[in-house]
Amino acid sequence: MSTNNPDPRLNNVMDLNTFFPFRLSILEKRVSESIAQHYANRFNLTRYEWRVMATLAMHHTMSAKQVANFTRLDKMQVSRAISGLKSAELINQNKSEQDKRTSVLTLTEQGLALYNQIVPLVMAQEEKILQALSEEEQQTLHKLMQTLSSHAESLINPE
Amino acid sequence: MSTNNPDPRLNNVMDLNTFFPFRLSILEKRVSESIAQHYANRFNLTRYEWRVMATLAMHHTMSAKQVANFTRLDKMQVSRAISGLKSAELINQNKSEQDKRTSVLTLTEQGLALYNQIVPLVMAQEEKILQALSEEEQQTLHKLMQTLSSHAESLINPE
DNA sequence: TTAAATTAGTAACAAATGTTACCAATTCAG
DNA sequence: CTGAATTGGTAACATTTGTTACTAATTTAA
Repeated sequence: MSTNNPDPRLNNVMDLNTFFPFRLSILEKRVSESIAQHYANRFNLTRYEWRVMATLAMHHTMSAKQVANFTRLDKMQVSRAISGLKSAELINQNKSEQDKRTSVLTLTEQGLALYNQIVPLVMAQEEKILQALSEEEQQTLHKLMQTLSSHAESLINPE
Repeated sequence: MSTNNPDPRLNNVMDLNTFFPFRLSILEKRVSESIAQHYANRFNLTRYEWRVMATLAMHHTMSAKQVANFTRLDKMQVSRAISGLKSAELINQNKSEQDKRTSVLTLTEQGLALYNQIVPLVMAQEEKILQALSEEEQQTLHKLMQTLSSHAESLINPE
């Protein structure tokens, strides 16, 4: 499936297959899909719920706002993830004493147990994916992505 | 915003920031957002509509099925993009003579004109993003992504 | 202080997306 | 041939996601 037979009325045709954003989006879709297999259907978690759990494990307690900043999700997405996780009794949400607008989120024992169950699965899958590359290539990729990511950030959000 | 203060009940905490799928998803979001700025609000196109247009420009005529295969969108997403593009009079849809189930899609003159207007904008933005990397680094990145992408594909869809 | 402005979070609505099931056309198997 | 199975495409419904606007709490500044 290549770029044969472009519209004859055109002189300059963009090749989607080599267009960086397109290739990136396909890669991202594949990777996230193959990771999500390990928690989505199996444990009935959405991507965002999983991210929130992983964030709380890393930080022990956090407000919804802090979770949003950390995960780069918008506050409504976080709010929904929280309500899903609460009704599955995977996290607790309490009001902060200091600032009663903000909440204090923590994993429940069940949440923690589930987290411990999922982590090795997704880490193994990550490794499986990255096995296509040598250690050195992985490092290189990491570095290139980092550079690109902060550059792209600054393009969107110039300060 | 680092991995300080993990949940004390845990001994092994996964660091989201270095988790490849997470980093990839953030990069993808930034890149696609910064590209979409150039057609989304400005010309009222969705991402999928834009992809369908770009695909038709590359291939002149195609059925919806072929578009779906090429763009990796599912057939309903394509069907909706088509109906959006038709009502904006950017593409034509006719029944195929050979197989009356399939449709023959082409860009209208207007669609073509819009395509010509958008292409330089998104190409320029792509370049702007990639400027963070040297030519050589871009090549490397391209190659690594390619390797990873086909490997990930084969993990999802083993044959 | 105290009233205007800002903030964290969510409810309620709007829009987009996924899913199921269907129709019409085509192909396949006997 | 002819009826069962498959295919391309979409309508109609269900679910998810984005958006707006609100509440309660806090901060700011006069």
